[in-house]
Amino acid sequence: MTDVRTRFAPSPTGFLHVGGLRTALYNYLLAKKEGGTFVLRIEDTDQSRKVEGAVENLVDTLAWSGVQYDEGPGKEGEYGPYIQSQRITLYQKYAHQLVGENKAYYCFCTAERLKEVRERQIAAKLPTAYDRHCRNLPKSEVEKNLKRGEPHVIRMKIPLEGDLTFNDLIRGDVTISHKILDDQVILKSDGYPTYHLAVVIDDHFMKISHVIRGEEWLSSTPKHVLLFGYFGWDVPRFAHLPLLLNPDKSKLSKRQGDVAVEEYRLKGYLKEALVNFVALLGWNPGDERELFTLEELTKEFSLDRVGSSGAVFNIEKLDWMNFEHLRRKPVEEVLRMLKEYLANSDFKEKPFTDEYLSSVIDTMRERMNFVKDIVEKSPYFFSPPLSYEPNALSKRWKRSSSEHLKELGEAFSALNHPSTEDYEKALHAVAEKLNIAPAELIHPLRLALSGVGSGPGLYDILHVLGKDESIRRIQAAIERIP
RNA sequence: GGCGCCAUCGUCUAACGGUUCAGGACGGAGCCCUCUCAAGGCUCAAAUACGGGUUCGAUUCCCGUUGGCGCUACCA
Repeated sequence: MTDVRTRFAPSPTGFLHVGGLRTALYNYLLAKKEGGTFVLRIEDTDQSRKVEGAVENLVDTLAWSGVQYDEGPGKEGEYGPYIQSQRITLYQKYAHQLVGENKAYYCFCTAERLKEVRERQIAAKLPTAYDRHCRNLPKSEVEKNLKRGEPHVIRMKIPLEGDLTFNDLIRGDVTISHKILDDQVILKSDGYPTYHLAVVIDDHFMKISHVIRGEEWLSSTPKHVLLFGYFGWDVPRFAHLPLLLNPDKSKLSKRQGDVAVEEYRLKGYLKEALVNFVALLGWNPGDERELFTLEELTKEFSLDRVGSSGAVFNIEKLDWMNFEHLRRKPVEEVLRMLKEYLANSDFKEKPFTDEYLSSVIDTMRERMNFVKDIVEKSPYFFSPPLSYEPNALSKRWKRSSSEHLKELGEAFSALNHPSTEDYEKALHAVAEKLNIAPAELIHPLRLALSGVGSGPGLYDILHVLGKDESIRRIQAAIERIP
């Protein structure tokens, strides 16, 4: 078998779509699994849709995700350039070659005429397609129009009879009748190719072995197969991926939530979680494992375990995966992310030691879905409470609490470098002395320390905060709470 | 409208004709643990779209219906 070469070929619309990430991932996974090459190619043949900085953004976001390409913009290989707008003459040459071989033809129809034809077809309830007006134009007329500089496109000739079958690795054989195929424009009047021409030429010259792309391309694949045949080139293998859907099952769109990978990145999702999540949208390992690293995916991936029906992008499961990946991260890495978050927060002026922050991370491990939760769910680790949650106060703070806490504070003062166990022992001793249940101390103390009624274990909070700070907060609470 | 693709719990999915009263996960409900909140453990509710075939036997194969989606541009 020849070398596996796959490609991700997005058009630079300004951001990387999560569906695009999955397509890129599957291409990457197959290439890596087979020891092949993964290519990034930019399909920017539509001049009207140019977006400034879109390529850089795409490359950046892809790099963030960890789905690294071997050849592409900035990583020139043997088969570049990898940006289609830099390959225009290639496409033009082959489009004209096809005209010379009578497999394509010049078309001088105006946009107005095309529109008219279409409207007439719609009115007559006929399928809309080009009426092939220019397909058999006399040579003399073509020459005359060309000489006059009439605007024109090049259309491919579709056989008038018969049908075409191609194999899709995910869907099996797909057959379509030539009759319903349009004489597709392959070279536009501005000299740029359409997708259909460019994709065939590039996949051929870049020696792509597997075309893995979204299902929206399934219908136009017969045209591509025809073109490969016209050029006398081998047809690559195709695998058309099921679409990613909105909760209402329509094609995943911006209207119903975030579709840009960048948005998820900004919201604090881990690349590990996002990659793991999209990998499982349409693929599964065949057993009950769900949590994978990119390396593990590379080992396990196989196209024949890719399903064929669309998958709803379910944020709740993504959140769970983020939690799972986050809790598996080494403290040092979470620490790095936490510091980055703090640097942009209200606490940026406060000097926290790595040791302190690491202990906060340890106590918050099971309680955070995102790194930002460490701060948002437990701000009391970063500054003393300024107020006390009213509900918890009325439920947990008794008339005698001030007196009890005073006693506790004194007991804590006597402690020397206390461990979590030391705090626990001291608290139980005080409870016994006062002849009350430990809970009578625990809840008010939690309020005094954190200002809220829920959070990590009390002794952990004490230990993280340290003796001095804990005592300060106890005193502050006694003064402030009646 | 035409053509194509798809169809298992709310969602992601497993079951490659028969160890299946259809398994797992997310989410939901409940219980346990417990100083609270989580985490964890246990339990529960929840699906083969419908109708025909083929077969000793269909979630699985075939046909039809229905539904969803995609394509139907000088956009990709």
